[in-house]
Amino acid sequence: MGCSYKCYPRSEVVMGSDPIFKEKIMFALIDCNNFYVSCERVFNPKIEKVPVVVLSNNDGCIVSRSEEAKALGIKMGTPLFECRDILKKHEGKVFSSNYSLYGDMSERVMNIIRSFCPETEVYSIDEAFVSLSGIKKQEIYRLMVTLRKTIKKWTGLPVSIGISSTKTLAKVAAKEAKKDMRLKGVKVLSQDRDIKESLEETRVDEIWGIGYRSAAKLNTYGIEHASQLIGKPDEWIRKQMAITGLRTVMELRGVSCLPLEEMPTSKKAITSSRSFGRDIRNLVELEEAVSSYVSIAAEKLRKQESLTSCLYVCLLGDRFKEKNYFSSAVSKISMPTANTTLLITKARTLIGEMYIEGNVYKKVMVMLTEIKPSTQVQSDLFDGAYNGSTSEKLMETVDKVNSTLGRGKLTFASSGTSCSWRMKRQMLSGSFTTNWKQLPVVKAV
DNA sequence: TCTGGGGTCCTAGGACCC
DNA sequence: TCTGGGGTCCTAGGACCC
Repeated sequence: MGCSYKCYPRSEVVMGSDPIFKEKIMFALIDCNNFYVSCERVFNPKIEKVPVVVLSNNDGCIVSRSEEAKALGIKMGTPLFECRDILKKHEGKVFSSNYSLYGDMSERVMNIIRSFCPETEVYSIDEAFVSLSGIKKQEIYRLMVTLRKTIKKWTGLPVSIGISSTKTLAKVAAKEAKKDMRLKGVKVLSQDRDIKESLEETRVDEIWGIGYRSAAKLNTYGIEHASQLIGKPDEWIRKQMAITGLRTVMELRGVSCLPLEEMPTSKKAITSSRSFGRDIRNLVELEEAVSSYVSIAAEKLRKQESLTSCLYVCLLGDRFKEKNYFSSAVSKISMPTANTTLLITKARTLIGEMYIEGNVYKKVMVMLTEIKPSTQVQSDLFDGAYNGSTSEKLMETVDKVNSTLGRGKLTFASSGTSCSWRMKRQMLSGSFTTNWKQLPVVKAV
């Protein structure tokens, strides 16, 4: 027993009447149920109890489903046109993605979680891991039930909470909390007997970190459930699933390998790409699109206080057509930059080189790589200096205006003004929480 | 007709060097 | 005929996540 706890601070072992040092660190995963759909329902009570789906960009695929929609057999990632009929038949409701709404709701949820558990890792827009170290075991369940109730009360969003000794097991627990109505949304997985039972019921493809390829491979060896996988020798797992797979298995065995990452790390690559709302044939529109995607990427780059020295642009045709084309080009930048104007100029040149008249284009992708923190880069004294220069001040101003008055208030002329190529969002709900003009109004009857 | 976007990490293999 | 060996760096591709 003893050896795995030797890393505990001495004070924790000596102090306190409750021998918490005998317990392993516990993690909780707080996971919002059907997040995008739930956000829509908060502001639209009429769509409670009916099938609801939310679409990906360009109104393409289904990315969030209500329980009623799942019950109709609608699968994650299905193109809308394939399930239009069934949705219509059951009077289902369809929404475009409303990221300003979801992003704001997410922030509210995360703030509540932080107020309960300061050691929080925001894992994605709808999930957070927290550390429960220092909290008495018998209090953990009660605290998490209160957290769940508070989130529901303050935001209107339902969440499921899974608790265990590793992140991967917490994921397993959260899945059960979601499935089993008797649990009231919170599942603790700490007794060996409970863990064993859960792993017997968890299929390998449901395990966090094991995708469909590895799952299929494991199936060919007769391994269907997590309980079978954890019994395999380490060397075998290492060989079949590499180091990441072994880590996952260790976590399932209760050995914590994935620490809580509280600080968001800065991105090593920033991508901005979008399919067009319609086919594009002419160069002018492509140039506008690429300019606008560069603006988005560069803004993200400045937000994390970094500079790039490599711009990658990719031009794509219709990937579902037989005659599908793809071209890409790279521009290395000798002096690392975060200057939108400079990046736009380079991107437009690349697009011009790749463009072929007569082709039908569907998508442009912009990627910034070789990213470094701006503090690490020495500015050139004579040429192209970015830090502290006029262009840096211009970028600062643009970012400030856009963050106070709303994204896209101030844009670069090269992005054009018509923007007829912009993605489709035909079923968009209001920006209920981020735009004063769209604030919901409660009328007294 | 209609089919998303944005990331990370790991590994194998080639180039190159001494 | 026999034809070193180890190290590093880079890149492409695979797998996974939400």
